[in-house]
Amino acid sequence: MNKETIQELIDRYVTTSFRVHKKAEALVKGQIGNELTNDQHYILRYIFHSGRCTSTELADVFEVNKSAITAIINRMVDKGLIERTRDMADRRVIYLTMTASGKELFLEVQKKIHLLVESIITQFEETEITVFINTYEKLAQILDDKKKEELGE
Amino acid sequence: MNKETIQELIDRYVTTSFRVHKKAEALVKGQIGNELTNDQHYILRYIFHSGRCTSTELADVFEVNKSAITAIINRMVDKGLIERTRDMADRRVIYLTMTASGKELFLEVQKKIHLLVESIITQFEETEITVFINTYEKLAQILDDKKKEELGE
DNA sequence: ATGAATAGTTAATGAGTTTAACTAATTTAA
DNA sequence: TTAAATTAGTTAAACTCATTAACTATTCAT
Repeated sequence: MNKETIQELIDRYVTTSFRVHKKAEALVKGQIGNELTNDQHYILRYIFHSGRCTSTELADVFEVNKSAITAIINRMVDKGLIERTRDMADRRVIYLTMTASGKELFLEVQKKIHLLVESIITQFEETEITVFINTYEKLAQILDDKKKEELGE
Repeated sequence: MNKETIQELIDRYVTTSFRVHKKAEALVKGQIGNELTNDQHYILRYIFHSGRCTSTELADVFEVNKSAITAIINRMVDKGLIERTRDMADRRVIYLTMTASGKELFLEVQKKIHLLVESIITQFEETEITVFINTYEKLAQILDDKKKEELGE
């Protein structure tokens, strides 16, 4: 790739990822904003898929300090969405799980988000969206590696 | 597209966009975190490309209320990065422009971010990244339309 | 058994957000 | 042409999320 092409691609990427992210988060918020913040939704989503998790794990996935997670989880425990349970084998560890009402709320919210995303991705040809997501996943993997490499230095 | 394919694509998209965004923002922050927040960087970037702008315009682009912009701009004016100047024709309007030191800082930061993004996108074939960004831009346009359509209702 | 490492919390501080009420200026329409 | 509505921006209070640094409690390692 020549230098100008690269510069142009960088600018288009930075501009577009900003545009997409802002609009997408705003649309999601429009769907779920009264019940959950976007971060809280992603935390429920993570726990839903993993069954249970720890603060350290969330801090790692969300790229923030553990104390930021403590604060978010406190709010969600106060709202009755999440429960903390100590590991009996290693008493330093606290598992986070969804309560029944947490799961119920998540499923509601999930439905709304799926409808939203569906109304968008069905505007593409299946091939185009598949190719897009494949590259997107490759990008996610490269960023993961980049992060690891940075820590290694 | 059949229902299962759609469901799978939605899940992959939601998961991947979350992963990419978190990692990317963390990497950018690692480059510029001591000088600017990510939002402040994007505001400088926007003004750099537009020459000057207003709070209302930024609120629209950033998908937040005008008072959120006021707060950010106040901090940046305090840091000497941005200046406010009243429009003489319509005295309600206040233009936001970069100071010399704002521009200097932006260019520094811009350089770091370009190196970062370059190190990532050069790991793809030119065709793949071009196709990807084309679809990404199409997605941005669809989200814009979606937003307008929502306001129209 | 003690010193280091790990998991999580607390407290202080700062950035960004929303809502609602406000000022000031401009546009509109009766 | 003036009164009402709209537009641009700010202020204040309250909330969420973030960071750093210091802390508790537990487990691991030698």
